Amino acid sequence: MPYHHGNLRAELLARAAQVVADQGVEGLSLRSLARDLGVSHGAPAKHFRDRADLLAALAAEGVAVAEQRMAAAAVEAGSDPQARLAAMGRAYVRFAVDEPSLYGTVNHPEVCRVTPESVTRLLAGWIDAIGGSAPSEGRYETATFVARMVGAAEVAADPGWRELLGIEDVTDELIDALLAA
Amino acid sequence: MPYHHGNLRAELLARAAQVVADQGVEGLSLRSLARDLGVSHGAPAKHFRDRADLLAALAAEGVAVAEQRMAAAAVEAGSDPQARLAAMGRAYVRFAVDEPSLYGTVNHPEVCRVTPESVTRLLAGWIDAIGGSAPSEGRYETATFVARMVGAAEVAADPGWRELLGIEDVTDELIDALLAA
DNA sequence: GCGAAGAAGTTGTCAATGCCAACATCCGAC
DNA sequence: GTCGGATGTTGGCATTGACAACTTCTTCGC
Repeated sequence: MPYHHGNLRAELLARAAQVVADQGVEGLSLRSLARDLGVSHGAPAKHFRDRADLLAALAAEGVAVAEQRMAAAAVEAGSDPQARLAAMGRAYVRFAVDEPSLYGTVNHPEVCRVTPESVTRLLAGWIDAIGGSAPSEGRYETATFVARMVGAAEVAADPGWRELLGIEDVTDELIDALLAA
Repeated sequence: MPYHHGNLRAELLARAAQVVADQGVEGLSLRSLARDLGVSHGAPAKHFRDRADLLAALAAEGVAVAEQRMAAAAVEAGSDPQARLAAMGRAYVRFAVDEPSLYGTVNHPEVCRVTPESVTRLLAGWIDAIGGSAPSEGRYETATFVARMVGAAEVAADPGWRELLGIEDVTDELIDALLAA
């Protein structure tokens, strides 16, 4: 057993994602994480200042994934601003559905309080897209768009809502319906 | 100093609401609550089985308040089903904005995992309203409606979003824009 | 009145956790 | 080589949730 783990930071994040996936953010503990990886309880501190710092890193991963998906969708959608915007919205909802753990972490109140800039980064992409797209018809255009996005993702990502609403499998048709203006 | 506090359960809930309001759900601790109220650390256990039980009670309060507001709004809106539904939507968003602490508790992941039925109760009111109102135009009518509601409340209740979107004061006009079909 | 039963509160304890400090080991630059 | 920083370990402390045993008060039947 080598003294240096060699890849601890990455494995901490990976294991943390697993734990969050099936126990939620609240079930995450630095010490149990260390146990899972077979290192001492003080080891994680060398890579993450504290629990909040680890969660922030996990959230940053989530944001990066979301950004990546949205950017890819935008590229694929071509040059029409309206089409790009719609594609980004779909990509965001898909991200929420496909990676509920990451999505849940990014949007977790405990995490948002510490790093509110995460969401800001995501929004920046939308704002850009909106800014370059439609002339503002009402004063609340941006807010309305964001609300649609947030609501669609929240409902589509939550198994409880899905069961309640009878939308077990999230089709493109459903997403479009949720996002439809 | 009387041995029996006399009103401990209610005061625990009240103080808990305060703490949640300015420290979030994560900042809530049974022991500090007991200290705040001048009782021993074991006292809360006589009224709430554990921390989750207290949070569930707090969430139940929140759901009750929301239901009450929505019901009142529905009554005031008269008999037209469409108008009643719209009024309930507005009332829900107003609830989220006026009582961010209760709203946040009801929708907190930690709480939702334990008592998913809270949201179900709220939805029941909407479903009723919807069921009695419009003929279904698409297969996802209910889901779309719920997504709008959830998104509007989420955005309107979050100071971070509000600042980002430049919608500091939540007017009726804004709410209608967020909910507009 | 009174005595028992139960509700409400207290005290003590235990394991888990987050965080910190002191120490050990390994690696790379010079 | 050796020295310093990065990485890991160990020990310790305070806080917390949960539990058990005990005390005090209230209530209700008689």
